[in-house]
Amino acid sequence: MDVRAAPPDHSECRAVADVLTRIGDKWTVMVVGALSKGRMRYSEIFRQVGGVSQRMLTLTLKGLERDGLVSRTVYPTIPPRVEYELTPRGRSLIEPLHALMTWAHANRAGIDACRQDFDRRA
Amino acid sequence: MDVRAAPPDHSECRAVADVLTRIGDKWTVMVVGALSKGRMRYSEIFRQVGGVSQRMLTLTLKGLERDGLVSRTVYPTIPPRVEYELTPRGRSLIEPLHALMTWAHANRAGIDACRQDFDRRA
DNA sequence: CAGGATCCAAGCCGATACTG
DNA sequence: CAGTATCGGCTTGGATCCTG
Repeated sequence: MDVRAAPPDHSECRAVADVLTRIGDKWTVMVVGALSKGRMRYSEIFRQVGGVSQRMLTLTLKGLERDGLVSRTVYPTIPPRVEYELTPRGRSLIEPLHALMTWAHANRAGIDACRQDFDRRA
Repeated sequence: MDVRAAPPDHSECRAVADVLTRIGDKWTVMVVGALSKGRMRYSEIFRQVGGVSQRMLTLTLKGLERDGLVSRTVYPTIPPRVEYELTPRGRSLIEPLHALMTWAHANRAGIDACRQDFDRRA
C-alpha cells in the first residue's frame, strides 16, 4: 500500500505537507486532544494542556479556527467567557490523531531505548 | 472517546508530545511515505521527496535511524551505495500516518476555503 | 478572563561549498 | 554518490507586561 495518497505531482505533495505541518505540530495535537472531550473554555484548555504558554495556546486556537476545525463562541459578559469546540471537520480529525497518539504511547519506551543505544555507540 | 490515550500525568503527556514532534514533522512523514514503498537508496529518496534539501534529508534519515524506525545499510563500493529501509517498528507507523495523509488529502480543499474566508473577514 | 503587544534568545533550515 | 561543514536569515516560542 502506498502511504503517499498523492500522485508524484509536487504541488499536491506540498499541499498535503502544508496541511500536515499545521495539524501535526505538538500543541495542535494536544489542543485537539483536549477539545475531543467536549466544548471547553480558554482557561480550561490552558490547564488541560500542560506546559503551553498563553501565547502559543492563543495562536494554536486561532490557527485551528482559521482552518475551520474549531469554533469560537464569545459570551459578552464581564468577565468575558469564551468557549471553544471542535467543528464536524475538527471531530473527523480525532480518529487519525488518536491512532497516532496510541502509536506514540505504545512505542515511546522502545524509541527511547533505541536512542540511548544509538547515542552510546556514537 | 478520549484522544489523549495518556492519563492527566504531565510527564507522560510531554513524552508523547516529544514522540509526536519527531514523527509528525513534514519531512519525516514524506520520507516514511517514500520508504513505505520499499528499500531505497539515498538519491532515490531525494528525488521522491520533492523540495527537501540534502541537509534536511540527511538529518531526517539520521533521526529516524536513531529512533529505530529506519535501518541504514552501506555497501563499500565506489561510488558508495547506501540503502534505507523501514524497520518493523517503522512499518508499524505506516498505517497511522496513512490515515493522517488521507485525511489531509480529503480536507485540503475545505481547509483552504475556510482560510480564505477567515482572512477575508479579517 | 481572555487575550494582544513586545522583546529576545534559540534553533531550524536552505544555500553553498567541500570530501572520501 | 552520499554525505559533512559552515554561514546567515528567518521563524519559533517563552517571558513579560498591558488591556477591555
